[in-house]
Amino acid sequence: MSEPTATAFKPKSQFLQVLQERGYIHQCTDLEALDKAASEGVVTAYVGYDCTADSLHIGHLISIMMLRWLQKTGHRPITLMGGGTTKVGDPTDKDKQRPLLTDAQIASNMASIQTTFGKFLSFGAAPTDAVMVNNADWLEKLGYVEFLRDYGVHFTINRMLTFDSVKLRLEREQPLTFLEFNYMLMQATDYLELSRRYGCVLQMGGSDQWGNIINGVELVRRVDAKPAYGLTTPLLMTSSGQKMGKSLGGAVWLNADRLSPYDYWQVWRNTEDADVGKFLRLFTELPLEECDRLAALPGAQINEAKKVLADEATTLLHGREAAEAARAAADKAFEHGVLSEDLPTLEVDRAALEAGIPVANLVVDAGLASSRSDARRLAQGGGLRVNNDPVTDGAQLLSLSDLTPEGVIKLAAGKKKIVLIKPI
RNA sequence: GGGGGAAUGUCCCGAGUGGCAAAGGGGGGGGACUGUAAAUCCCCUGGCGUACGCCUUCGUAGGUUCGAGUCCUACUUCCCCCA
Repeated sequence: MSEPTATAFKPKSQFLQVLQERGYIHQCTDLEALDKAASEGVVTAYVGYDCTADSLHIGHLISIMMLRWLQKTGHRPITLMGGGTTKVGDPTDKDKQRPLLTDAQIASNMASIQTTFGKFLSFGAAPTDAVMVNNADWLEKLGYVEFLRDYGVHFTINRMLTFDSVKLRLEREQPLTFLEFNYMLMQATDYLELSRRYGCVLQMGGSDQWGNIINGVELVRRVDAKPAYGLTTPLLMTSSGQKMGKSLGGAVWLNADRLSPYDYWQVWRNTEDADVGKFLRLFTELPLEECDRLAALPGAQINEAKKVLADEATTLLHGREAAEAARAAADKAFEHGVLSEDLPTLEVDRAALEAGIPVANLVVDAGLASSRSDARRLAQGGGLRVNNDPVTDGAQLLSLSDLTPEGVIKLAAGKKKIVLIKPI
């Protein structure tokens, strides 16, 4: 088991070439062997996703892009939904045990998440068509004794205690239940199951999943003596050291009903200068030379590169049309100070507005503040604007007379978050 | 099994003599400066109310007290020592 840093190695397979050139590879159990497999035939690889929320977020995107490249270079991607493992909960990076979700919640989350994959991968029955599976299908059938005898024998407590997910919890003196302790075994059996069902030889994931992935690789090798590889991506951090995945007041969701295409576009538009090249390579499919050229634009010109990044990334998720609308709306709002229909909009009852609604209420309803107190503080801090005029009193009433000629009220929290209020 | 310690602002770390909405960080939000960037500086960061104010918070549940994060009892979880 080695952990090469993937810089010296020159892959022959198109798949690994792309991954390496574009910066997707952090660690791999055996790059050379995997490269050989990928150049000799169709490789089946999978990534597992939790069903703890009803939408994936930007942190998942890097692995989705890898699956996309996998498919584009002639291989078969599997998206594994953690219908079974979600019931246990991955202890990685968590201090406290998560509340257990009900079957209904998990099923509904899963259905909602699945729509995202369809945008990046093509599913079907052809050799390189993507496959979607749910690990509840096999995990729930396992009997306890059978599970212990078939899989439990291959794991030592000594080894499990050395994994970061476990070690961290213990070091921080947080409880780790036996239930959660079993998560890594369950994830390992996923790999074995996929190896048997689909001849899957590769599991990919974020670097925090390295320990879990290794377990699966070893299990497949020990039990079935089949080839199994693991590959992880670097943890996404912005150049200034922040976790990528939060921006403009919350998680960056991939489902449009959680985060509008406009806001999604904004997330990319607000990329730090130093990250532009990296993000272009990871989250767009532009040729490398173009990524490098854009990232090298001097001074304020780099903003053009950010727009391209935003266009391309948004197109992949929401389509070209939505991306262009987002760009046009942003262009009007930021560069010409003009309103656009495509800005996020909150519809309110015309009669209620006629009677007058406190700004603070609208700010909360529009999702620009978490509570009325929060909204009031925003106003007091000078961050709240109505139709471009600062409003410092959260109690101020807005009514029909505040409508612009376009028939809306423009509500802005800070310089970047804008919501239109529209009476209906 | 016996003994000693610990759990704090529902993001994290972390002070806290019985009068505390509770120090200080980090993170997050806003403002200034810029290029919708970074760095820097300033402000805010439990909820409700226009407001003197009211309500809810310090592992859980009770108790003592005019008053409890702070004292007592039981329970839960974690750490340490002895067996």
